[in-house]
Amino acid sequence: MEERYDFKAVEEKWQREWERTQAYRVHEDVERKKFYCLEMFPYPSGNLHMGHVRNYSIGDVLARFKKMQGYNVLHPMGWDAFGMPAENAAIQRKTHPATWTWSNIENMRRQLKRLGMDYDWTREVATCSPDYYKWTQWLFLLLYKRGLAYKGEGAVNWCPSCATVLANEQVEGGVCWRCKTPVEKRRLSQWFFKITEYADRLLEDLELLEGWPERVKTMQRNWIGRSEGVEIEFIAEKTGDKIPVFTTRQDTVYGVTYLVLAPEHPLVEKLTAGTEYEREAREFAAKASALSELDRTTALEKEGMFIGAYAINPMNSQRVPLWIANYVLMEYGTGAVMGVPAHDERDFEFAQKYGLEVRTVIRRPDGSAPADPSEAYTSYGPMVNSGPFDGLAGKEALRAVADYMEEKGIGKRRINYRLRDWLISRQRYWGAPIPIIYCDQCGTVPVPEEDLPVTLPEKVVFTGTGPSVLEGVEEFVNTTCPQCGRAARRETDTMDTFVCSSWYYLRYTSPGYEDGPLSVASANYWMPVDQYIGGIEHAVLHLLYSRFFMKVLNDAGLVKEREPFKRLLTQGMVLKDGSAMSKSRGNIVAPDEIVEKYGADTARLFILFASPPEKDLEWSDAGVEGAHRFLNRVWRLVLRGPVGSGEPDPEVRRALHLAIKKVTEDIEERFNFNTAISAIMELVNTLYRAERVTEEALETLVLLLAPFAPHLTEELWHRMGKEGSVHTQAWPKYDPEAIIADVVEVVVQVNGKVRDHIQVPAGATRDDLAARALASDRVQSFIAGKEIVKTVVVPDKLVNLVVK
RNA sequence: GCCGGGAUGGCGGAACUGGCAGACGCCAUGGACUUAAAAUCCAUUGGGCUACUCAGCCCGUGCGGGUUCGAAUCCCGCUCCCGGCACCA
Repeated sequence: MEERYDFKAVEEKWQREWERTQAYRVHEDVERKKFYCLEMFPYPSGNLHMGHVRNYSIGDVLARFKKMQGYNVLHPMGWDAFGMPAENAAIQRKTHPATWTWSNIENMRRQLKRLGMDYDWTREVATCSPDYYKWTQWLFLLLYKRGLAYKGEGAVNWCPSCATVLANEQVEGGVCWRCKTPVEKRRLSQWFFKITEYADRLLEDLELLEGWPERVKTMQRNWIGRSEGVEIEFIAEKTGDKIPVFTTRQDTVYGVTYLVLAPEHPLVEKLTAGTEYEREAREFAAKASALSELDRTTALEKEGMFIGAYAINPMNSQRVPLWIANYVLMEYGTGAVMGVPAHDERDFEFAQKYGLEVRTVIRRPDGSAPADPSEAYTSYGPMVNSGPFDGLAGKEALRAVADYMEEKGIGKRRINYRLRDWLISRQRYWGAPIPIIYCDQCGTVPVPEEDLPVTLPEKVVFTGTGPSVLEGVEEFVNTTCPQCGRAARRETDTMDTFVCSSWYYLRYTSPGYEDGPLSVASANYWMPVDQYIGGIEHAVLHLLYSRFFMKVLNDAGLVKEREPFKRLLTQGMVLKDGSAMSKSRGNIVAPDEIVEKYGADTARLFILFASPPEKDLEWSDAGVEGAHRFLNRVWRLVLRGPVGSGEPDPEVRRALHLAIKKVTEDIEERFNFNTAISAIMELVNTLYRAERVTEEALETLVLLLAPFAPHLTEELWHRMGKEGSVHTQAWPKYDPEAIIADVVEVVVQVNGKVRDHIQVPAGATRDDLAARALASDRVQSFIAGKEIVKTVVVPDKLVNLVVK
């Protein structure tokens, strides 16, 4: 009686064994080439979902593959454990965020172990553990010391549902990235990280990231939004105030017919003071700033008003009216723009609505320069009506005007970024406390390093209403000033969880290190992450913040690398019936259930086989069955043992070595696990059909499959009587001799249409091939009575006869 | 609106440098084994037409053109879908 593959017993057995032998522990070894394989660590929501399984299966295959190739592979796992849901759970279930989080971690760790991931669990980190957030706080202080952390007041994004502020990156289309609630604007004093100081480097170093998807780099480029231009100083007519205006189109400066200030622009108040416009302007500003971010993105109607004042264009001394309008943002550039309706769509729309003059100063390609155009012409062209600059065009015009302005002291070249500083304060309990103390005498005082961590008080009450929970905890708030010793108050805001996740990949390199956030030697050995794998949703958020942190730490001499992630793989979503799996849709397939029913190897194999990693994957129960069937097929094939005797069949040997080549290249160069698996399937089909199957063939099959199905292959390896773990064996190498075929099939075409297939010795000459093609009866029937005008020969592949 | 990515059988997908379109898997159908079923194994499986002995021809990779001996692949022009950004001056 043939023994069936008992996946349950086998998987449990080997998981126990790997744990017992500490099979996946990694140690630094400068003698060996390292490979750092990392998947984005999860938020411990309580249960793994299929997206996690996909993410971690991809990483696991790579890690195991690289290990077999002889690399010293760091493959760690941990928890992005601070965040809102824990507080919501605390309110709803009357539990403590820590209790909830730690029990979730425990469950998810169990689930990961059950999937057979080869993590070195001794390196596990959880960002909510004081051992970890002590160093998050330490890094905050590092940024503070380096002038990169500051408290500033400004209009900030407020999510009323999360009851906290958000960074710009965390507002998506006007709504909170997490809960989708429309975000409001509030003026608050908050902590920021000066990421803008690194804008140029974050942009430039994207060039170093050859292993990143172009799409992600484009998104980061757009987000940083560098634009080159000139800041021109207009002068307020009556008061003489300077009104700097940023433009990228200084070649249109002679076309300025008005100036627009942001409604909140500080000059508005001054210029309208005591005039008939004062009250209306104030009301207009109040209305504009009350707009939520969502309204801002949808309210397209441009509105504005004249504020009764004029400014002088420094280029031509022209007097232009001053307006305020809702489409000018105080946060970008100088909060004031020049109105050039002839050459800017927004200005044109605005000018049409309010009857402002449209003055053409750039000639169109057709040569026309209509006095009253019907639409804005926004491309480049020769300047007209522009005094000494007439005739200059494009880059040359931009340069000449900028030079002139700088020379005359009218304006200066400037580079503007769309990127804003990173707002990191959160009015939440479950986060890393910002290590700052406010003293009436000494002002803002950083907590001394030796006092870290500033730990979260455990005794807290979650009501679900009111301000930050920490504000109400007297024992936490009340402290003494580290400088003067007098009574002082602690900062009660905690840090954005993205701060915690901006450096975790470094902590893994020396997780128990007590003298700093990282051991410099360890970080320098392991960094950068050679392969990072995660969802595209972090294209800007986490991936930009982490790059920023890496650069700060590089400046501080803590790491020698400038970029944290050398290669990035963004995996697609796991869909069910065409849409993302979600609780509300009720189309969730739980990993635990699949593992229970088919085993971890099946789950992993299916998810890798169903689609290339970057594309979305449609879940299919039938597909899972197929993967399961295949594993059983391998089981039976290998246990059957070698077949026949004598010399190995060269065709089988060829198939074997072709499979090694294909699987190796697909994993290593293309991450096409689906085609790698299909190559293994083809090999299995070949071996089933073959009359002679060698021990070598079966052994190689098991090795090739090992990264994908770690439990099954480990069991087979031992049943074959082999020593040691299959996962510590050397990855098979193909023999280039073995894959050379003696005879190849060559396609014969007549006028590009396939008419015959001929068997010819490999390496036949062009003339020989052409002759053999002509010798074919079938081919003859197609060329009979016609003239051969051309013969195209692709050696070992194809002959094409062109006839007339 | 701008920037990216995509469209290939009933389905997921493959085709790496322009060279046999549809590998591999799923589904389906037929056969073998079995008292029967499951499991397993073998075979067929893009569409159409002519043959049904053995095959042969035509069409076919979102649409319309082009380059080429030859195009899923390159170029030009469109349609639709997905993602990102969106008054950024």
